[in-house]
Amino acid sequence: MATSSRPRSDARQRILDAATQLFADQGYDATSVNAIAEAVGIRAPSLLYHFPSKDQLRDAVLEALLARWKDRIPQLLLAATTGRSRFEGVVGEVVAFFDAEPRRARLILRESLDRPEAVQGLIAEHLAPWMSLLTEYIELGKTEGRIHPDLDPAAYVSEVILLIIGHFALGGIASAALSADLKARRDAELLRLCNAALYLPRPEH
Amino acid sequence: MATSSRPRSDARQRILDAATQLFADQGYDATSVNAIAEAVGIRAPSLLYHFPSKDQLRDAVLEALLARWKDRIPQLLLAATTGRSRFEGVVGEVVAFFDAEPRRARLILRESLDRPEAVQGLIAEHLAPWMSLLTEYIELGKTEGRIHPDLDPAAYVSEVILLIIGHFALGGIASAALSADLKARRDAELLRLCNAALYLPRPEH
DNA sequence: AGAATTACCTAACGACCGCTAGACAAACTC
DNA sequence: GAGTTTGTCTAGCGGTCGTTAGGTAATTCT
Repeated sequence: MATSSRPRSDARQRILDAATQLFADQGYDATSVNAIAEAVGIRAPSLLYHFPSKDQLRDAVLEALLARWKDRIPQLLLAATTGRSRFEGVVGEVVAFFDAEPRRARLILRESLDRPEAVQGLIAEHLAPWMSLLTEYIELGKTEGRIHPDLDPAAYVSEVILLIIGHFALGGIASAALSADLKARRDAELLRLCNAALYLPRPEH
Repeated sequence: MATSSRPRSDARQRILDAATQLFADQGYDATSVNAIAEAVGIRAPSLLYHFPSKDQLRDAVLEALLARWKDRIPQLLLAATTGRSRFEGVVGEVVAFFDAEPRRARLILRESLDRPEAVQGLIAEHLAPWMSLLTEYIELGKTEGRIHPDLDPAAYVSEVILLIIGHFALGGIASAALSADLKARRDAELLRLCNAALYLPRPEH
């Protein structure tokens, strides 16, 4: 039969994917283990063979989502040469990450509301290191006069991340208020806003 | 004994208050009717005497939260004389609204994730009118050269609202990344960011 | 004073929840 | 080829959920 013959448990990954989708769309409490199992094509007890409990599945989903950045960002920071391209590279990558799959933004938002401590812990583990790299670069830019002198780097970074996540998580709602070209206009304004609040106007060029 | 003797159903309001708190803190699905009733000091079936179902209680909670703005904002726009104070008055009021009770921001965020259509509808009903007033003022400021020429007013307003809600809903998480003075620094940076992205640098003064 | 209304109660129903126990088949190991 | 491991299944347990039915005081209306 079409049962266990996959390359060493791809079931686990399929469960993670389905759970990510459902948790993001409906929330943890509104999603039953049964619903996730059904999406994968198995029964609920079979799912619980791969993950000992619904709560630990939740942990695994969140962990898997944030773990991507642990490697990606440092790699991105090293690749960029100039400070400006360094910062814009990271912002672009973050934007692309959520733009490609807005459910990621919704999941993070939901988890941040449901269990702030857990999210906080994972942020400290995965994201804090390169966030301080970013603030250091911003601090440097301030001394060079390229950046608004009264800007608070750490606070700015956290606000921008918050804005990006909200932008993609709730894009549908905000777009409804606009008349046309909804998404493109909002995307452009997001980037413009972040840049205008960061850099001083170019002297000329 | 101390049963029905209140000034014509203050129970309804107490239920709304308790539900607002619990929905904001734990989410709709994680909050049982029983828990809300307990917070009010009655039994679950008694609660359902005032609201025909848990779902309609949810509607009432969201409606009550957004309805405040229907009257408040126009009044605010009329009170302010200059364009700049008009805009800053509204932003200040929105900030104060969520700062006074961050649960409001969390509730709106949760509802926006759970049922975007419902939120969208209420925004269209309660907020859209004065949001277009704001964009008109911004458009005017652009022709006068006070505002970034490449700014998209409607998109800017929606991004700023998103940012403010996220700021207060998830303030605790973001603050943990900062070292000290957490809240004050983030609050200041929020306002600076919004202003710097809106107004062109003052010519001098 | 009697009737109607309001606001609460207890009891309980059916549905669903997360999870466990235990059986069974396919696949690997030796 | 026997034994072990892996991954699935069915059956079911204890608990909670939202909601209904029906009863009962206190208040208000006539």
